[in-house]
Amino acid sequence: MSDLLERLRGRGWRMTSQRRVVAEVLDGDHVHLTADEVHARAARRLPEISRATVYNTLGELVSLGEVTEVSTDGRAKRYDPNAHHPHQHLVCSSCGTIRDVHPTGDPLVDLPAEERFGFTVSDVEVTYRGLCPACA
Amino acid sequence: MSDLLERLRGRGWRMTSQRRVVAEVLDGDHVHLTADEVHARAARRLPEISRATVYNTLGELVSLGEVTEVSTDGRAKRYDPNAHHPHQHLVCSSCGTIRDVHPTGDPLVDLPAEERFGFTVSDVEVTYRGLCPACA
DNA sequence: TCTTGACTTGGACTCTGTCCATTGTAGGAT
DNA sequence: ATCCTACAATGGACAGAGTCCAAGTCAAGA
Ligand SMILES: [Mn+2]
Ligand SMILES: [Mn+2]
Ligand SMILES: [Zn+2]
Ligand SMILES: [Zn+2]
Repeated sequence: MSDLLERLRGRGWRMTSQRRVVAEVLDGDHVHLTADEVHARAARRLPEISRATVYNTLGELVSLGEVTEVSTDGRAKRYDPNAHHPHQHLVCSSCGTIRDVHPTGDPLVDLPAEERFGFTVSDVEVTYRGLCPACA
Repeated sequence: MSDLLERLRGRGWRMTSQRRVVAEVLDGDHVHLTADEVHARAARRLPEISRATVYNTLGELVSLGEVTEVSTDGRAKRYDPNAHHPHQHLVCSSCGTIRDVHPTGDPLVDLPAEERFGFTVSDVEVTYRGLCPACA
């Protein structure tokens, strides 16, 4: 994730302690934190960081394509730093755990032309649901 | 949709004017209304119906499997009366229009065992995104 | 070091949804 | 036809997630 900070500097971002700590929190595999979770972890390192700044920074990271928004339930959006490795999600219906998964094939080709209603289809999201080992 | 009312009566539902009008609003193809949209349309026929009743009724219809909840954006959930015909969704990224689509194949088989992390996978949702003809 | 526009802050506000005490009524019993 | 009551409807308070804004702060170039 350290090269994320490099890329952001290269894009003309003013580097602040708030942005740095948000970027640091968003590091690792299978990381899908809500904005409030990001805020809580960021606040452990930088106690006075505001919710507004966390929302602003996450929104900017999404616009830059560095982070992906994931809405697997109807609740808070989650922020996924694994944006440069296309993948799908497997969600436990009981505890909410989210894992990154890589299905075979391209789901786009499963949508025939006569089912496209003239749309220009550019993306597809797949969410698998089930029970994780701990909940089963 | 009229047999929906029959099925509900058969399940012991007390038939009220509020439930009737909510069921009537949820009729047709490619219908994906938010709770507030359902409330607005129901209120055209039954002006004093409350938001709480609409939420209660929609929740009951979902529990009974008569209606499906769809969250295509991070905003309000949408309620889909087409619950007895499994399908996926094609969403316009610009105007939010939603169409029902029927991809070929079973997306479940595209998730290999070694990508299941021991989960018991029971369901899969696919959301295609793109631009509708009007927005393109 | 100075300057300035970009960034941060906290709080008010909106939107979506839930909860609950009170009031109303569908539909079976008489 | 009327009564009874358990189930349903109501509206308002409340909660969670997110946006907006005016005022204050500061990163970084001159
Ligand atoms: Mn992910
Ligand atoms: Mn649908
Ligand atoms: Zn689980
Ligand atoms: Zn459109």
